Amino acid sequence: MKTKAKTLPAKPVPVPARYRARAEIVKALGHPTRLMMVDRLAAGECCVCELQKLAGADMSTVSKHLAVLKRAGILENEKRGLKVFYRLSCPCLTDFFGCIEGVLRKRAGRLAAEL
Amino acid sequence: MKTKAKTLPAKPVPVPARYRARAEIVKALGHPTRLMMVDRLAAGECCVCELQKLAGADMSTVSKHLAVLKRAGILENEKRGLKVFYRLSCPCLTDFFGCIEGVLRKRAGRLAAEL
DNA sequence: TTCATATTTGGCAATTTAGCCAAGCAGATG
DNA sequence: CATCTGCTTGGCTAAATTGCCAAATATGAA
Repeated sequence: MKTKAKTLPAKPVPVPARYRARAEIVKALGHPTRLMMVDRLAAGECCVCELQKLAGADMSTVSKHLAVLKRAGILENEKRGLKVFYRLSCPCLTDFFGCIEGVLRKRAGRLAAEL
Repeated sequence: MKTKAKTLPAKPVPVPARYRARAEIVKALGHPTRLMMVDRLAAGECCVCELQKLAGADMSTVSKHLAVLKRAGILENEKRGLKVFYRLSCPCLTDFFGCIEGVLRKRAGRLAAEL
C-alpha cells in the first residue's frame, strides 16, 4: 500500500551543477561595493588604491571584495611595481547592467502605480 | 600640522543608492535554486508545485525562495484557484544568462590552460 | 461543515558573509 | 641595510542567509 503524504516530503534532488556554477558568479556580483568596482573596471583596468578611493572603504575590505570577484572568475589581476591592477576578465559584463536596470525600471513603475 | 596616516584610514563614503538597488536584484538571483527557477520561468509562467518538483526541495523552502525573487521585483504572481502562478516581471532576464555563461567559459578556459 | 490540496509564515539552529583591526609581505627607494 | 608604500591575510564579532519543521491560511470538493 502507499502511504499518502500530506505534502510531498521534499525529496532532496541536488540542484544541477550548471546552476551552482552560475550562482557562484552571480553571488559574487551581489554586493553594492563589488558592483560599483565592476562598473568602474568596465571602463578600464585600475589599481586597488584607486578602487579604494572610489569605494570609500577600508583597504583590507576592498582587497577582500576583489578576491571574491577574482575567485569567481570575474576579474584578473597583475602586479606592476608596487601596485596591483585589476581588470574584467570578460567584457560582456559591461552590458550585464542593462538587464538589471530593466528590472529596476519595472519595479519603479509598479511602485509608482501603487500610489 | 597634518598627521601622516600609514594607510588611508578608510573614510567611510556610503555606496551610491544606484549600486545598492542593483545589488538587491543581483543578490536575489545569486542562489542555485533561485537561478534554476528563474530559468524555468523564462520559458513561461508556472505554479509553485511545479517549481517544487523541479527544485526537489521542501515546499516551504521553494516558497521562501520565490518570495525573495518577488521582493526583488524579479517575479510577479497571481492566484488562480488553489494554485499560485509565478512569472518573470521582465523578459530581459532571459538573456541575462548569456553574460554569466561567458564568464563561465572564460573561467573554464583559464582552468584548462593551467593544466 | 469537514476534509484535502496548495501555499505561506513563524521559529529556530547551522552556516556564511561583512567589515574592522593588526600583522605580514613584496617591491621601491634612500 | 632600514623604511615606505601598496596590498593581502588572519582573526574576530555582528549580522544575514539557508533550510527544515510545524502551524496557519485559503480555496475547492464532498
